[in-house]
Amino acid sequence: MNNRSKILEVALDLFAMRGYDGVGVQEIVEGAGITKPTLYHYFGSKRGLLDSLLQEKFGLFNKIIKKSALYNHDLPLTINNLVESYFQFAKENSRFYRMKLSLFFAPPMSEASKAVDGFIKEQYKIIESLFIKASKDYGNMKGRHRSYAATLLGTINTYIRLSLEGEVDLNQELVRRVAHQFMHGIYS
Amino acid sequence: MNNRSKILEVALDLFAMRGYDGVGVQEIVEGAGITKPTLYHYFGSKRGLLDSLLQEKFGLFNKIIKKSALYNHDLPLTINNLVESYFQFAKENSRFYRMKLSLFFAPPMSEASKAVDGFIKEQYKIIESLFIKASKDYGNMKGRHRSYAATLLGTINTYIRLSLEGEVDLNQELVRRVAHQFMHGIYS
DNA sequence: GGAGCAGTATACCACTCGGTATATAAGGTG
DNA sequence: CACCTTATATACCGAGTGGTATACTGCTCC
Repeated sequence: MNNRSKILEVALDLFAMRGYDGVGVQEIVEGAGITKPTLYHYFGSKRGLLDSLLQEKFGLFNKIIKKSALYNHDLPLTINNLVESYFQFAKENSRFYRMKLSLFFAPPMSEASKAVDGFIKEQYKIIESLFIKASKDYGNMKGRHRSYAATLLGTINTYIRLSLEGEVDLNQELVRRVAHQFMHGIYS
Repeated sequence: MNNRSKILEVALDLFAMRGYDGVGVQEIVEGAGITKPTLYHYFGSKRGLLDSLLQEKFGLFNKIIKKSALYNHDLPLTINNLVESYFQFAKENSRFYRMKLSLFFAPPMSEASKAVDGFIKEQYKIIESLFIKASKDYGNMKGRHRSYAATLLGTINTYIRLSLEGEVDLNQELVRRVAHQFMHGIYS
């Protein structure tokens, strides 16, 4: 593995476990077996390193989500696919998802929060646009797209967090349950 | 206000907005209009300051939650009361709840996560014990207490976060909806 | 009135922080 | 070969970190 990838790898590990502010540049370069000028050569700054890390991971992630959220005039099925994609991605990228969760809930003025804000908003837009399209078939959704997107994402994150703690297994049955529970929430 | 309270006040503000790791001791004492030895006189260390802050706030918080979670053989009603208490507390202590959320999702090996861990576990136990008691009346809950507690708390936190972003209002109608949605989740 | 103690400030500590000036080595290109 | 670019290391920077040694003040209690 080249040095750039190695740095990203080590940074993800450390940020996920101890947080962006809790990890120093020195520790990252030691973990990667290189020196600081190498890191600054590739990423320019600590923040630049975080940005590159988020760019690479969210690039793939949001592409997957976008594909799953394509509306096919069957909302329950689309929700099911969406939940499944989230669970699948979280299973395959558990360290990244751990970091994503802590960044999502990071204090609003923290450096880390600013870095992740755009990517999170992108995910919101993807899910919102699903509900906007669906509202042509399902009439009773007026003005609630944002809140639907937020609660769906909230529910998904709750279960992914539980799985990171080893409390649940993100299997097909859970996908079905989460999707069903969410759809029921809309109609109640 | 005495200096001790002033320090706690300023620390809560700063930690909630920029995170424990993102705020230096110097900044806290400047905000409180005192000097470092005063802070170290009262709290011994930066971590001691965080511990005292959490102790004071969670002391009150968990007492309220414990009272609301007393089981009266009517689970839907108890859930309703519990959700209402969380919402009420979050409304009256929005800065603290903002900090609580970021600490709850803080990376597992971070200093802040260690500090909050015990208090969060206490909340979990309160809610778990509610479901354990209820399971004598409602048979189909075997072994799921932990997962019920986690998903209820997860749903509550999702809506409180939305309210902190100004997206929803934590009113009685929302309390009812959240409680209903959760109960439906149990029986599905 | 003197002793002791809580509370506070000045001035400092060693260390770590993010970041950089400079040099060197390797590899491709004219 | 000379030259440029990329990639890397040594050694350093000023500023900020959490934390403290010391001294002074004012209050309480014998």
